[in-house]
Amino acid sequence: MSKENTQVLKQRREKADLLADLGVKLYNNSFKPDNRVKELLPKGEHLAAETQDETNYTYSIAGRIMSMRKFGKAAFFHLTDNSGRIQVYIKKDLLGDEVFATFKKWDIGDIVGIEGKLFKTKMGELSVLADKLVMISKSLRPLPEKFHGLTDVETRYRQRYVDLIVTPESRQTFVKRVEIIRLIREFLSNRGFMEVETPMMHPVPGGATAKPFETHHNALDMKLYLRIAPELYLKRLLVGGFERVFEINRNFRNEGLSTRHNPEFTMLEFYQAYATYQDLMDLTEEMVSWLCDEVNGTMEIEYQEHTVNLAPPWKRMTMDEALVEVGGLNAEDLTDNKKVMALAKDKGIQLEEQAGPGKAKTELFELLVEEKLIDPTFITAYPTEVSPLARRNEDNPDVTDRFELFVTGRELANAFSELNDPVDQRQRFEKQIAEKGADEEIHSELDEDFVRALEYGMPSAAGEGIGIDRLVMLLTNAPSIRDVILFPHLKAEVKQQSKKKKKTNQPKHV
RNA sequence: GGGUCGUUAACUCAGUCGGUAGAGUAUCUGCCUUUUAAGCAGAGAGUCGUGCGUUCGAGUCGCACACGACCCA
Repeated sequence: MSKENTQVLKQRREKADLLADLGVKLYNNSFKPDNRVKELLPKGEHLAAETQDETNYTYSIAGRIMSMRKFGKAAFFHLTDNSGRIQVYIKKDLLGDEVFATFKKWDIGDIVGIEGKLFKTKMGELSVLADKLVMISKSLRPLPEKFHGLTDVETRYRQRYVDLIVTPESRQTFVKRVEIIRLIREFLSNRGFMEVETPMMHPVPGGATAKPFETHHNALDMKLYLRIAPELYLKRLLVGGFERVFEINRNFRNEGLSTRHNPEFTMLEFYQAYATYQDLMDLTEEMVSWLCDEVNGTMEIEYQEHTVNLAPPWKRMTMDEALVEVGGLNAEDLTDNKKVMALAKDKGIQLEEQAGPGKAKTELFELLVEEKLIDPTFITAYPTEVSPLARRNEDNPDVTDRFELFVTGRELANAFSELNDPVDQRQRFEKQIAEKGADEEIHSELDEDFVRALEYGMPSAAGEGIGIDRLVMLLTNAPSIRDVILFPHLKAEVKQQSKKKKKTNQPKHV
């Protein structure tokens, strides 16, 4: 692209060459900073403006030059490292003519090492008066403009490294993401859960209804699928006697992209033997509200146009109750299967031929209720028809002991008391396969080994999945999933071909 | 898949009625030893996303395509 040969880039390369000719190492790995910027800040806090640090201690720091104000025989620049930002003051009389001459070729964006002493400027800003300068890595590309920063979202996603350099909010989001995941591990391991790693490549994709990515193992000459969910493997571990397990890792779904969907996304799934979905509601409430408080210092947060209160207890209602209370439907109509089907048709919902009232209710719920659930709400009693892996309710076999958690109108978690009857499980799998419908891309094959595992006996248990990306979006007020994934998937970057290149691409035998 | 908006210098953006490209930052040169969106003086930098069309003439109008954002399914 033309962008690769601009004047600015040429000048930077020329300057780098010039520095090299002057004997400056452009990529130097011998400078080891003893200090981080954050440590320096309290050391000079007490200083008055225009005074030197009386200890006269020499600090050494390293980082990237983010701004520069050069004078004839002096200069100020701001240097940032992973911990913070501090001003550096350069004086020719301290450094000598030669060093100062090479410094003149330094640019915003260069990564440098500094040794010097603390002082405060006239304006009272804590700064380092440099007595040693080291080039650590010469930058050959200019950074985005200092005032507006990088606003083009496409560039922010495609070149996340630039975004991270110049957008502190973006850095902060990813720091929070890491912290959230660390806290989840802490929370679960404090409750006796064991973190495990199950296969990401499955011979039979299961645990969810979604289109999988396919791949091929050459040596074994077999088809494999990137997992759409870890569920069936984690349950095998319950069979094996690990009573509390969890996994935080990627799932892959070969479907559309949106502000809420990335083809690979991070899921927390956990399973607890001898627990029910009721227990998991308590646990979820406790965990998510605690996470929010730890990360944001409050349980009441802003998410886009909403204010959300995550302080427990959270609302709990059945799907039928929600359809009546929030969706405005008539309670009596919901007890009549024919009326439910008619209602769905009425609202313009198109159902597949084999779909029953359970599917119709779920669709009505998505249409009429979901987006109205702003504060956290557990919806329980999901129809058995749409819950192939959940345990039936003992009093009403049409519904399952399952909940989904909604916050800001979005699904955040899905959990249920697990089905552990191998006969019922086999029948439900078979029914699911028979009813799979027209969608060829949804893989449907009975996972025989999973049923075999259940036949050995799986303890009663409850399990849950929480979408980590969506949780991070909520807790960092991010409008798009791409804002919480470091390298989100985008279409391939278009390389604009020059006319010359196009010609060489012509077949040679013409 | 459908609709709306966007794509102009490295970055952030102007560009009137169709008449041949502008600003700020960044860069380069000169001056400048407490600046902080430093300042002053000067300079260079653009296949206007791609292609086709209309026109004497297209950044601007039309069509197609690409990429992105948002909304809808």
